[in-house]
Amino acid sequence: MRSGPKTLTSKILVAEANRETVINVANRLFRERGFDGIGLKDLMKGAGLTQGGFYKQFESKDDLAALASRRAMESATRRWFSVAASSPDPLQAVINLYLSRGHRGETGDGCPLVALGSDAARQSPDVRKPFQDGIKAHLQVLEELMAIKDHDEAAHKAMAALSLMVGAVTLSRILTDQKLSDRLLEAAAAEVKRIAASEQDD
Amino acid sequence: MRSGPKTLTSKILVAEANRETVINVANRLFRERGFDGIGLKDLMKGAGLTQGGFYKQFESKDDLAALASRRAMESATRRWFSVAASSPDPLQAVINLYLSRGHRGETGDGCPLVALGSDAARQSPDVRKPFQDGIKAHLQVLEELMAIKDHDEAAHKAMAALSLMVGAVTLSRILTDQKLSDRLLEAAAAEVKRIAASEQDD
DNA sequence: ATTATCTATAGATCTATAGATAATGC
DNA sequence: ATTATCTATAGATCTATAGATAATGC
Repeated sequence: MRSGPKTLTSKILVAEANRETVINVANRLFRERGFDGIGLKDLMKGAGLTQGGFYKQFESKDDLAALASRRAMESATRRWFSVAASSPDPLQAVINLYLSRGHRGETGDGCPLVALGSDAARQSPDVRKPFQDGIKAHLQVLEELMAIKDHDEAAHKAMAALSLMVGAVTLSRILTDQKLSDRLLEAAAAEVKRIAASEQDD
Repeated sequence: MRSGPKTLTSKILVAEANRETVINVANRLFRERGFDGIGLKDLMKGAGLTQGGFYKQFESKDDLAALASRRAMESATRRWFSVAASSPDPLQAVINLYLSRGHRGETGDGCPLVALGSDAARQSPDVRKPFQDGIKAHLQVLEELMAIKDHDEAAHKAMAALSLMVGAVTLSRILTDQKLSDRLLEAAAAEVKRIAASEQDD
């Protein structure tokens, strides 16, 4: 579907690579510092560029926020898929990945819903959309892991499990009392397993 | 413990009232727009003052953020206490308050953990402390509402319940798909009740 | 000739400070 | 005389734009 002339490839390839780099840098820095916590100058510097070129690549900071959020959510979904697919106990594998001290410390590379959840709720629809799509994708992964036949019931369980997981890591990052933070992650892990295992409801 | 001379009372009272107003305005505006989303000029204007007086009242913006966060968390805890105390079904009352469409829409007056959770994780220890204290207070309220004798077990259940509740409202605010957002709140409410009612564990 | 990226800058806003003003209490 | 609050400003940073530069392809 590339409709441009073949003659400009090399230049275009560099430009595309730069654009990718900027999105990837933003992907990390937005999670580390929040959408309002990092300026375009530092974002571009992180990609080895100057701020002047930004608006030839992106419409606005909001545009970049939406692109970076989409990439972050898609990468997070892929990670869930891959750890679940490569383990004999997929739910335990996702729990080990997500409700871990490692994930708690990975602010720049961890789940965007944790790193930017309350920020995301204040953003424009364009930025919230990729988060919503990512939430739906995460729910689908979790739904598969619920030990429940009924589809509606499994969907409900998945929503509760995702809320619990996102909330637990968010709270664990706020707490400076590390023992409490650890116990909270453990309690959440145990409860996610109970939710997934539970049969009866209503 | 007021050690100052009685003679300056009226002036001091006005100053104290202004200080309170600024903290209350900040309390609301930080939740609505995030710590980085509102400047001191607009904060002071919201209290009917000019920005110049700010530093005679507060050490820094961070100082105000800590004070406003403490006030917000304490107010949220009090609300839980009071709805629980005044209802024959305290857990249901807290759930009705928290996992509701009303709370989802109340960004400026709702739970600070939802409005500022991911922001809080990036703040200084001085700002995170009031959040931590508030989390502990919320956990104590929930612990009382768990249908479990064993203290450790009730504490675990409370941590899972709080994580689930905070996560659910956070996700529900991100979602633009209102039907999904509603179902998520309902699923969370049902699961909190199951967590509180569950007997066996481990 | 085209175009990605650069330097430079506009204009607004940010946190923080300095010193003027005005209101109260002696 | 004291002091809360004001106006004014410093100096840094923010998003966004304009026009120069340099590298590639014709």
